Amino acid sequence: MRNVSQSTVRRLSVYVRVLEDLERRGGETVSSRGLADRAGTTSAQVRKDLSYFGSFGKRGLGYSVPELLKSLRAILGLDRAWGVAVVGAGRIGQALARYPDFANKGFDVRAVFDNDPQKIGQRWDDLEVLDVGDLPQVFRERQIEIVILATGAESAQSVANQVVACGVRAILNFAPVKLQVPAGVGLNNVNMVPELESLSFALTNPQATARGVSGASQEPS
Amino acid sequence: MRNVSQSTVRRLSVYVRVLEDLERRGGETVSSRGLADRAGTTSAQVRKDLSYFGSFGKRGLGYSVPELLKSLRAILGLDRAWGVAVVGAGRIGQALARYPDFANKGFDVRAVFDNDPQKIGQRWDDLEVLDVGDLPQVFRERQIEIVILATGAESAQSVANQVVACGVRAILNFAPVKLQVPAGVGLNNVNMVPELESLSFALTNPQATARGVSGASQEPS
DNA sequence: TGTATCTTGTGAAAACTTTCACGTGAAAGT
DNA sequence: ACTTTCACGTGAAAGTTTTCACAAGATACA
Repeated sequence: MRNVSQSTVRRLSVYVRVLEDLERRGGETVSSRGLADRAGTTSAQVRKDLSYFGSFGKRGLGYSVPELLKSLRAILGLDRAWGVAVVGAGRIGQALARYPDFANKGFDVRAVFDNDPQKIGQRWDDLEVLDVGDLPQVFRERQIEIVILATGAESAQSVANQVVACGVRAILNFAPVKLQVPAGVGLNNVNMVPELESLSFALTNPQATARGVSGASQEPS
Repeated sequence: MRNVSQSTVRRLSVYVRVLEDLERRGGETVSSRGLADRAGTTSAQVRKDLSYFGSFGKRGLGYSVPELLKSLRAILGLDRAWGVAVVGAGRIGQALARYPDFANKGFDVRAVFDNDPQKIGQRWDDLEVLDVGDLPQVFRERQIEIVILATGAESAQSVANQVVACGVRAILNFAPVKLQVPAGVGLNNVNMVPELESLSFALTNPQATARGVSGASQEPS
């Protein structure tokens, strides 16, 4: 299972979403084409993506929705719960900590931290904002495996160092800085300003933009 | 200037950030290497990216920081202000509407909408939450060109249709759905669950993950 | 059993992106 | 003026991802 690209992994995520939807509707089987149309890609892409991990379909028939769903969940590690902590209790941190979809998908936000005495002690739903100084202890106690970093740009790198020192090997970074992390630590960045800037580019240069942008499935019938 | 890839555009964004930083520090010139190191890419990549848009450097010397900054801002359309509206006044909508970096970068959030009577009328800083029914009128009055969509999954597509009908040609979508928009409308998606899922994949399959993830510049000295 | 139809899984081709490597122009110092 | 050094811009090469196209397995039905 070597060499799976980020884009493939991201698409697997989408397939899971689509399959969940199909299952809810009572769908038994689905073809690569059916999956592709709903996921906004092509049937060949679906089959290629799946082929990195094995053979899941039946020729002539397609894929069993519940079986494929189970396999993909196992591949993505979604057949278990993950301990998540949010560091930074500003508006973004708060929105993320209380984002209902995370819990639904098995990402349990078990702690929120800040260094602002004004914020420490605030209660949100059943979460309390904790002092970032208590981070190592709380991480151990609550088995934190993934950190969502929502601090300002200034503190992001130092918080990252701290959480890596605590043994965390996956960071989702919302702070607008390029973090340096040791090899073996997974890092994903969500940058909102570049997203807007890429839209600004598209608006400014319509001729350079006819690609990748829109969301419709391009497969011919 | 045909055929500029999304990745190139995203990197231009980063270069702008780096150049702003250099300018603040009083840097006069910078080499492709200097830019690359700070942006987390390679010097060849920097030069190739810039070459799609023209020649900005002096051989043997590098790039003039203020000049390159000016050129890149013009290319990305950052030499002007954009009218932005946020639709969806939940926690995420609120965090985005009040995100200070947007205003700093020329993305003026001029309106926030919701359909919940409880929320309509709330004041945040100098923004008031407006009724989504007033959207067409307000869009015209306040010259909205970019929409940040932060509604639930259910309403996202119908809001998208509405804002497109109002003439908006750029949407930044935070709702967890694949939106369908007509060709010519720019659409960028920010999906937080897939980001976490890709980290979950990395934690679950360490052997398939040694790529793309970490942030250090790889250029040899 | 045979035929027709369906759709997977996968090598090969095409398309796209990144990296390499070098010709070239510009500056600086002797 | 000449030489040396520097670093850009850019074709060509290498690497990666997506698309194509088809052999082959599975089902259905006569």
